[in-house]
Amino acid sequence: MERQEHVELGILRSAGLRATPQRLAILRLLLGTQAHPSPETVHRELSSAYLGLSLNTVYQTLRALEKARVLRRVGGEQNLYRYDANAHPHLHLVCRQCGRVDDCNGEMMPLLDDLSRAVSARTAWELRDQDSCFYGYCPHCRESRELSPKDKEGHHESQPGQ
Amino acid sequence: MERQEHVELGILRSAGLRATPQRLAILRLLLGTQAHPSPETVHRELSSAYLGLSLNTVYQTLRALEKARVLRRVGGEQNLYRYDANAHPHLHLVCRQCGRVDDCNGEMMPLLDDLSRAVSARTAWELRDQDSCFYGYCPHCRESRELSPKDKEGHHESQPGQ
DNA sequence: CTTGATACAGTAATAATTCCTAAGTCGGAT
DNA sequence: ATCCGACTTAGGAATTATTACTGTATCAAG
Repeated sequence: MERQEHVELGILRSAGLRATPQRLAILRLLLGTQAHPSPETVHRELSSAYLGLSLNTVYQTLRALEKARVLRRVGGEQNLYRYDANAHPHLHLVCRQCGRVDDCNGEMMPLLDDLSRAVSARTAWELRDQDSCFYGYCPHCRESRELSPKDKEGHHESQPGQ
Repeated sequence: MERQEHVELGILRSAGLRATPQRLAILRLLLGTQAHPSPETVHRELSSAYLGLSLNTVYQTLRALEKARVLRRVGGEQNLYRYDANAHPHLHLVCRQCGRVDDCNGEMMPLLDDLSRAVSARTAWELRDQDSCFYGYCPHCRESRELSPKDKEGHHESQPGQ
């Protein structure tokens, strides 16, 4: 775990950022989760361990890490930021009902690369990054919807949990 | 132009929505632009023609049309809604500098379909929609950046000046 | 034309994010 | 090991985008 610490520290250092306990903790949380937490969630999760961690600090840190290309912002439910420490490009599956965001990697990546290359080749844009989201219903919500098809669309509920 | 009116009217009718002047105007604006206006922009553009058009009405109308699947919400700059009347799935190119959002259609679509099918086949998710965004710099901003490379992101030299 | 339902405008409220500033902390130089 | 300057943090206030509420106006079916 000493060794583990060094991972985050090295990331911060090579990003030209100071290594503070808050930043190490935030970075470790992001590196260690498959979920895509919002700033609010990060704050909630860490404020027990780091009493008095300011939500503002979370925002600033996430922004700094995003600018340093350590984290990426994902366009989940659109008026809530979601963060992702997975550096290489990948797809996101966003559940319309519970707000869950899954990564989708592996066999799909070559297809995504093809797409990216095709766009680069055919437009005058300088591409830097991507965020491909597929919206729908996660396995769990899908099932619950099939049992009680009360409403077909237009649900705006947000996440009950991560 | 009479004929044109009927297009929007028919869309509203078949969506089960009342045809009001405000809605017709909003819908016409969206159908007639390649840009991806925000609610604020829609309001600004129309409030000269429709004195007193309420921003609130714009929001309500856009939401209603989105629910009826006439419009789609695009994850542009992430804390601002952007709307798009292009019904079939397509890519979006989002400029990091000026916020411009372009559609990218045509030859790329088969690749996008492949991707979508691959995801459907390999996950238990029920996909409904997608919003694939590629972030970068539009031709114009790209040029201005090459002339004055004030900030070079992507290198660990970032001056945390803010 | 009447009438019931729905949309509108305006105001207030909410939620997420950013700004501001004093106090605190990091880390290179002494 | 200590100090100092620069960067960070915390906390609250301010800002921005969006939604809720409410009385009035308007639509469209009969």
